[in-house]
Amino acid sequence: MVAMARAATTSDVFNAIAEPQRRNILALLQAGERPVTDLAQELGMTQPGASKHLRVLREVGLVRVRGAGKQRLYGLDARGLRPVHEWVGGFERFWNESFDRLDAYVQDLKQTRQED
Amino acid sequence: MVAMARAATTSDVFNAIAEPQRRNILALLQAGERPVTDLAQELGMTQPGASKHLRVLREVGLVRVRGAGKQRLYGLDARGLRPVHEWVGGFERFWNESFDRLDAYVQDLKQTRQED
DNA sequence: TTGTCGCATGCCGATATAGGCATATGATGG
DNA sequence: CCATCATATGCCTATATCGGCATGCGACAA
Repeated sequence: MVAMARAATTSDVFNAIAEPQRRNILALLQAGERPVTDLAQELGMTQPGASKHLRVLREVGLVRVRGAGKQRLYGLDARGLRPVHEWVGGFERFWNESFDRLDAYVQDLKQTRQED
Repeated sequence: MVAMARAATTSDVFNAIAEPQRRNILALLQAGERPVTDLAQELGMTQPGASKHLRVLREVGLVRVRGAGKQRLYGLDARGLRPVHEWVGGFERFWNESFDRLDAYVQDLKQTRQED
């Protein structure tokens, strides 16, 4: 291995939720457990496609499976999202402050130009 | 275009923060503006490497640049993280509930085994 | 104008996906 | 044991990175 293209999505929740379809799956699962085919149809993707995304979600622990007769019901296990929420939350005070800083920045530009 | 490998990191904040190094950069910028070289050194990456990550962050709007003499100071613009925080926050009630569900799930397994 | 400093880009190699398809697996009901 | 339904995998193609290196470029000071 000489060069890595990207951290394996398989071991990183941030990467797992970087995929829109996977976020959609998680969102759907908020309503309760669902079989693969159901999810696939609802999200307009093929069954294999859904299975693959579900696998990624399972490997990072955001989803868990349970056999129910012939089907396999996928359920949400949101605990893994907590660290993400906390990391992003660490920036909370900045996205209010950012406005001000940007304003200050713009003011600075104007000022600078007038000084020319 | 017949098959896409992945959504362009360039237009998606979720993808932008899926990169550990980029998260580190954002974290460092919480302390204030910094020139590229500074960030690169502090994070143990090459200058070109830092520039590239900063470019991605700039393109999704998480970072902004300001010329300061010979240097270019990069500053945080966390506003783009708000949507992420909100999306993840939508699962907040689930990561408490998840415990219970998992418990129920485990109980179910035990029960099932004993029934054999 | 010229030499430097600080950054941004271009190019290359190795890889990790995302999807589509066909097919292997598993569990169930007869 | 067999046919069938529900899923999981394998394989292949087109891409999108990530990192390393060398190099282009713009701003500044002498």
